Amino acid sequence: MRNMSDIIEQYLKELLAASDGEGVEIKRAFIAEKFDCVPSQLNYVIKTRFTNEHGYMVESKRGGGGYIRITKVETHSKSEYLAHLKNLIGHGLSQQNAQHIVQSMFENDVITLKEGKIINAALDRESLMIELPFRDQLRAKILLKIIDVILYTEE
Amino acid sequence: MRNMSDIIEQYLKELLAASDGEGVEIKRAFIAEKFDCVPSQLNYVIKTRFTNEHGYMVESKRGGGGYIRITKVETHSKSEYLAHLKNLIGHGLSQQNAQHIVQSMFENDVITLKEGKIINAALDRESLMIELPFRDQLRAKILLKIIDVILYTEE
DNA sequence: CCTCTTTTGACCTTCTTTGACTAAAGTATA
DNA sequence: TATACTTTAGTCAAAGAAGGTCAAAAGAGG
Repeated sequence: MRNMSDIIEQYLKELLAASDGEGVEIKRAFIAEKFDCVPSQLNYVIKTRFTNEHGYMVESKRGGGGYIRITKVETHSKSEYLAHLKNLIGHGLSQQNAQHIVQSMFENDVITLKEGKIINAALDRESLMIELPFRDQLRAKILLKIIDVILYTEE
Repeated sequence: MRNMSDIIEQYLKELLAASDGEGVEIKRAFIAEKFDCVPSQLNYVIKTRFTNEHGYMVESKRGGGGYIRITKVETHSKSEYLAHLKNLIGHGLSQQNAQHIVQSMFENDVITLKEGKIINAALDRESLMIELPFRDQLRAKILLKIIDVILYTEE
C-alpha cells in the first residue's frame, strides 16, 4: 500500500472486522513499534480516519495500563443512525466532513456507491459557488434534506 | 517525431490497455522523470487528453504516498442523452424545470427512483437558501455536476 | 504573421511524518 | 495521605512529500 497511515488504517480495520463488533483496544506505543513509526502517528491516523463522521467512537486512557479503544458505532436502526448523522451535521459542514459522512453511509449500506457519488457531487465546493461561511451552511442544509429523503424512501 | 504530450498520452493508454480495465495509478514525479519533463506536463496531458468527455475518470491524492489514477469508463448511449440535458440546463435552472429533468432521467432509466429523490432534495429551493437569480444558477451548477458523475459512473 | 498547442517553472494546497512538549493515570515512598 | 516518579496517551507545529494551478515563453501550422 501507499503510506504508513493507510497501512495502519487498514490494520486497525482488520482488527475491528475480526473483533465481531466488540471494538479493538490497542497500546499506542506497541502499534507504533510494530509499524516502526512514532507513537503520535497513531493519533494522526485516528484523527483522520476514525472520527465520528466516519462512524467510529474512540476512547482512551493514559498512564499504566493505558489504551486506545476504537469501536464502530452501532447503527441500531437506520433511523437512529441517520438521526445521529443529522446531529453531527448541525448548521455547517465542511466538504471533508461531508465526504466522511457519505463514506460512512455507504459503509453502513444506507446508500449505494452511485448515490454516494451523486451526493458528493451536490456537496462539492465547486458546485456550491458561494463564500465560505455560507457555503458550509448551504452544504449542511442540502445534506440534511437528502438524509430526510433517504429516511423516508423505501428501498 | 511527435511531441512529448503525445508520447506520454500513448504511454498512458498502453498502460491502460494492459491494465485490463482496472485503470492505472501513477506517480506524477516518476513519470515526469521517466520522460524527462516537468511534472506539471502530466497535468497538461491529463487535462487535454483524459477528460470526462474523452471517457476517462481521474482521481488523485497529494502528500506522502500520493498518486494519480486514470480509469476508462464506458459511456455508451447514455452520453448523448445526458449531453443534451446539460445543454438544456445552461447557466440557470428553475426548480420546476429541474424536476422535469429528473423525471426524464428516471423515465430513461438513467437514475433510480431513490436517486431521483436525492437529486430533487439537493435542488430543492428550501435547501438552496439564497436569493433568486443566484439560486437558479446554483441549482444548475449542482445538477450539471451530478449529471457528470452519472455519466462517468458505471452501475 | 497569427493563432493554437505545448512546454516550463514559480508558487500553492493538501496530506503525511516527526518530535518536542504536555497531560493524565498508576505506583512507590516519605 | 501527600508527594514524587513512571508510564502512557494527547497536542501541536514544523518539516517533508506529493500533486495542482496558472500564466508566460516557445513551437507548430496555416
